Order: sequence, then C-alpha cells, then structure tokens
Amino acid sequence: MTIHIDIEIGLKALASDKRLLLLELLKDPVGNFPPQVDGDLLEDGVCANWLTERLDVSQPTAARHLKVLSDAGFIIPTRKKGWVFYRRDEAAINRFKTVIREEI
Amino acid sequence: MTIHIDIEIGLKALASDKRLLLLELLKDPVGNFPPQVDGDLLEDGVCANWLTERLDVSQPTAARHLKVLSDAGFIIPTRKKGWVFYRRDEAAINRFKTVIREEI
DNA sequence: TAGCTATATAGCAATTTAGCTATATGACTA
DNA sequence: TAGTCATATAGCTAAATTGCTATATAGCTA
Repeated sequence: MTIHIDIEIGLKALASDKRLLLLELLKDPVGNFPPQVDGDLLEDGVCANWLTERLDVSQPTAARHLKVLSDAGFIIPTRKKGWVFYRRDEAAINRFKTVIREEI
Repeated sequence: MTIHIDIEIGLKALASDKRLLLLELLKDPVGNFPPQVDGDLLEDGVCANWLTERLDVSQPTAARHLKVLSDAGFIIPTRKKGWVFYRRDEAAINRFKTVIREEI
C-alpha cells in the first residue's frame, strides 16, 4: 500500500481488452491505418475517430478509454486542425514495465 | 483481442492494492512473518491466516483475494496439517513480466 | 461571425468487483 | 469417532466499471 498507488493506476488502466487493443493498434500506426492528411501517423499519432472505429464501441465510450490511457500516461494526445491524434508514450510505457519488473 | 485474453487475466489479478500487498509480503516471508511451526516459510509459504491479518479484511475476503492470485497462477497453495500456505510462483510471475514486456 | 464537425462530458442502466456475515467443508487431534 | 479449528463457499449490499444516448464544447472553415 505504498508504491502500489502508482502501480495500481497503471495496472487498472491496462486491464481492459479495449485498452490493450488501443495500445496494440498504436504500436504500428502505418501498418494499421491508412495515410493521414492533417496529422503525421508517426509524429502525431492516430486520429481518435479511426481508433474509435476499430474499437467497435460508441464514440463516447472510446473517448473514455482513451482518457483512461491518457490519464495513466501511456498515450499522448495532440490537437491539430480540430482533430485529436493519439500516440504511445514509449518512455512512460517503458518506465511502467521497469516498475512492474522490479516491484512485483 | 487475441493475445489479450491471457494478459488481461493477469493484469486484472494484479490491479488491486490488496493483491499487490499479498505479493509484496510473500516476497520476503522470513522478514515479514515470525517463524512457522507446521510449514516452512520458504518452501511451503506463508499461512493464509497470517496473510489475512496483514490484509486488514475479513477472512472470506482475504480468501477470495488469494484465490484470484492463485487462479491467475501467481501464487501456489500448499496444504499441510489443516493449514494452507501460500508462496509466490516466481517462474509464472517472470513469464508474465516477459509477456508484459513483449506485448504491451 | 456562423455554421459545422470532432471530441468531450453528463447522466443513466447493466455488469463486475469487493466487502461483509453466516455457514459449509475438510482435515487434524484427542 | 467427535470435536475443533482453518479455510472455502453462499449469498447479500455497496461501490466501481463499462456501455449507451443525449448534449455540450471547442476549434476549423467559409
């Protein structure tokens, strides 16, 4: 009940098939999505709209999943021309993996 | 939604402060608990009773937390003289860490 | 500025999870 | 074998999570 506070937030954020799918899709934006006009697939990330389609849930539900991952620090939103693009925060993900490896 | 099935079970099992505490306590049985009579702290693990006390929940609630971790394969129960002792399954835990590292 | 479109929030129903008390099971021990 | 003690299960309530529809917000674009 000490270090656990941070670790638990990350674990809860990941413990969902929808959110695991999001992170998986974001691993290879170019392979998983068609070219984007207003944001670079790699630098900015993938349009929330497209991620929503892949999740097979309503737009608000997908938005909340994205927010959970974002709040946990695993993905980074970038606003551009009225769109929001999401990409993985590999550094944060790696930090989390290290904590898992060392603390569990 | 493919590999995720196994990974999700593990993540859900870990995403709880009580269960994280259990795993932490079991990391150092000798340091965390007094000597045991009927089971060896290291070979057999820690008596469910003592773990329950440390968890600060009722006996049935602790039993269920232990079952979740046990079902997920993270801890191993050993019955002896009417007691049940629990120890970490380090191999299983390491396998899980590897999956996390490679798949997330 | 006005309207449009993408995304976020509000608020509700259904499901899952976590806690409890009461009780059943199961296995030592006397 | 009977009794006792440790642990597991049953069954309930409260809280958290996930999904939805409806609506608000925010920021382009014309």
